[in-house]
Amino acid sequence: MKPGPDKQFDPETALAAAIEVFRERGYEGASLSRLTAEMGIGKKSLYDTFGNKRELFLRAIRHYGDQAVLMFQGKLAEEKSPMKGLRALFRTLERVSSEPCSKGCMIAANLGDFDQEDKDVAEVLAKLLKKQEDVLRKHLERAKEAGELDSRVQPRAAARLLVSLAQGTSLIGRFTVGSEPARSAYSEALRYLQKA
Amino acid sequence: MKPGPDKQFDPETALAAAIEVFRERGYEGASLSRLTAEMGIGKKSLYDTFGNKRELFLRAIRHYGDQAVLMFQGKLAEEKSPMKGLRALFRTLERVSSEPCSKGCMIAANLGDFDQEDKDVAEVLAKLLKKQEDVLRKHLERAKEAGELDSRVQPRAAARLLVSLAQGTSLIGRFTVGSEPARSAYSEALRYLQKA
DNA sequence: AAGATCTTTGACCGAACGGTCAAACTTAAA
DNA sequence: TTTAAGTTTGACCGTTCGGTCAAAGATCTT
Repeated sequence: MKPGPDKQFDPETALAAAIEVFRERGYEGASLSRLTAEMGIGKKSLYDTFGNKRELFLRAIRHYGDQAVLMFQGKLAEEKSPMKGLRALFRTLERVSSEPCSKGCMIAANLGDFDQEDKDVAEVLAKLLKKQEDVLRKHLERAKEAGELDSRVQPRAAARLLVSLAQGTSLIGRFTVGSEPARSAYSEALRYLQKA
Repeated sequence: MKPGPDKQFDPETALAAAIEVFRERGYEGASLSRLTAEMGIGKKSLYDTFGNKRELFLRAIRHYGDQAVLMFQGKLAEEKSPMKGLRALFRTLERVSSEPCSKGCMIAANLGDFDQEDKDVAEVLAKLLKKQEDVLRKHLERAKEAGELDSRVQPRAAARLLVSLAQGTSLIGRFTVGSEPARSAYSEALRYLQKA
């Protein structure tokens, strides 16, 4: 019914490699030759499997974004106390933003290469950022109900602030040496959210 | 002593046009043909005046960054009260991040296209971000002395948070429609800084 | 008007880009 | 073992990239 050999590579693994390239160099800086080299496949395989560079990017960022949201939820729920969950998430974000020679978040690294005119990409990016915002907002609402949050904090606004903060630290981390800048920004954020 | 015609274009004007292109498309997306078209000059003029694409970019981002720091200082000092100055700055940042089809901050738009390995660019970007941080930190210290700041706020950490926030909102603004997201993030930031 | 000096134009360069395709290869069914 | 379906390889496509240069044009001095 279906003769012929199987693929010699694992599409998931190849996609993961592509994500790394897009994260490090951004969409425009990720050339096909670099992509194929890092993914360990030929051009034809790439085009047969993923369509073209743009579609590969869309698959990559969707995959990465979904993973990121899952990571958010996982870290936030890691501990019983909502504020401890937030601390856990911040610690992770801090690490992503300041690992030695870290390239940070793949979303952040690619925001500068697109705009609204690129409807497909714009829609995906907007949806991913919105999802992160929603996850954070809901968590902050829970924290508020649990009485752990400073009562003046507005969950929706704070969630938006945090999403922007995460994108910002991730990009700035590319050019700072130590982990201090990211750490202090997140510790200040945590302090401000906490009940007095 | 020096015969021959003067330049037919104003280098400052041309540089301003280049800044717009880099801001909209990022370094990799800003092709020479687009640059020369927007700057209204030929390739030879560009290379005679600015060296090459990379040097043009360095001039552009230095110019833009210095302007940005001056704008920070101007807005912050616009009003007597430190907190009102901060509100004025936030209003401007909010506008930059959310004007219809705004391309946001030129620094933000280009962070994803570089990393530490690009020593020249990395140094310039790091210095510019540091300057913004310092301006904000000093202002927050003044606000604290004036008794307008929540006493728990740590000026250095808060300044770092704000710089990251500004970069983040500027990039996210490329993909959000209204001005609400940026507005609420900044209003939350302002509220958190204010004395209870 | 002539000549010197500068600028601009536009053709041109090799390299790299994203993308295609025929041919060789690998496998499974018959 | 043949054959049909699928995969991989690598050469190749036209375009655009960043960058150069000779020739033409413009302006000032003499």
